[in-house]
Amino acid sequence: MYSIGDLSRLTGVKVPTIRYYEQVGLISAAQRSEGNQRRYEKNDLERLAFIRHARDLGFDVPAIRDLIALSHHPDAPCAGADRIAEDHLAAVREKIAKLRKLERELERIVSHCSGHSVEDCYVIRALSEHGLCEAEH
Amino acid sequence: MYSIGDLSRLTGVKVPTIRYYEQVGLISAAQRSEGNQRRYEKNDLERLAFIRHARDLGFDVPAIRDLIALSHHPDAPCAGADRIAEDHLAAVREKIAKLRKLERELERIVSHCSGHSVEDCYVIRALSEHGLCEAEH
DNA sequence: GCTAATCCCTCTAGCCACTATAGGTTCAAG
DNA sequence: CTTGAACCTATAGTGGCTAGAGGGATTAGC
Repeated sequence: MYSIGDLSRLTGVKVPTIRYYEQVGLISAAQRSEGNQRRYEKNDLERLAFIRHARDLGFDVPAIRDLIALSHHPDAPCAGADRIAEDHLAAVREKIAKLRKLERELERIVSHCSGHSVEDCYVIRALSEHGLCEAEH
Repeated sequence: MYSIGDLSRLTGVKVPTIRYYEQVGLISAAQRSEGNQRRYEKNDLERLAFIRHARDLGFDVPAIRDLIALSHHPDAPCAGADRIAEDHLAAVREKIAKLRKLERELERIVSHCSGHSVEDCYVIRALSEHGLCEAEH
């Protein structure tokens, strides 16, 4: 039997976050001690570690809910889980692409600034005059 | 004199967003018509375009406030604006680095999945057993 | 001058995944 | 038995908007 604090230390998930996961239904309501404190068992620990892991990989709460549901049906085809992971991967790649565009534009702006007064600062000018931009955004 | 809708069309910033910018102090409270509707002039238009542009580049509201303040002192040294842009560029690069790690890990998980039943699905297994991970996360 | 359509106003609540705070209760060690 | 840490619930806040309700203003056409 673990207290919520034990679970927190063992998984690296903060105590309020564990309660939050219970609230949004990622973990089921824990058993309680006589004094109404949460008491967990090993399978709760595993489930929380699973969630933590999925969150670290950037899956959102609905996706994790789906992954948990799938993991409870070991005989079901794997395509569902695969699909979720692939969709997420695609989203991550899109974010990277957008950030890279931003990076290039910012590099250009910063590198053009010759470092005198604000009057001819390229950073400020680039923001004021859209014509100085390389790409659409 | 522009109405808030005119300003919205001209800058591509949605009407509620313009009001939000006023609320958080990015633009000063506009003049009002007799019937209490906002009326803008050309310099308001320029300022909003500046803000839009900075948002597109991912600057957050406090950074934009600082950039606007700087842009009002044309004789001040440019270092402040430069600094803001460089800090932001660094933050963007960090985000990219994190997302790339994620991308690699997800690629590895997805590609290992041979596509049978959930029981031996690599996606689910990778989430359950941290030992299957390549990197720390 | 009237009417209808469109625009505009304020205020409040919702999004996501937490995090923080307040005010109170329980537990475990000494 | 006392103390202090850990626990409980409930509510509000984070950022940068967005959506909706319930009204008032403006404007184009007749």
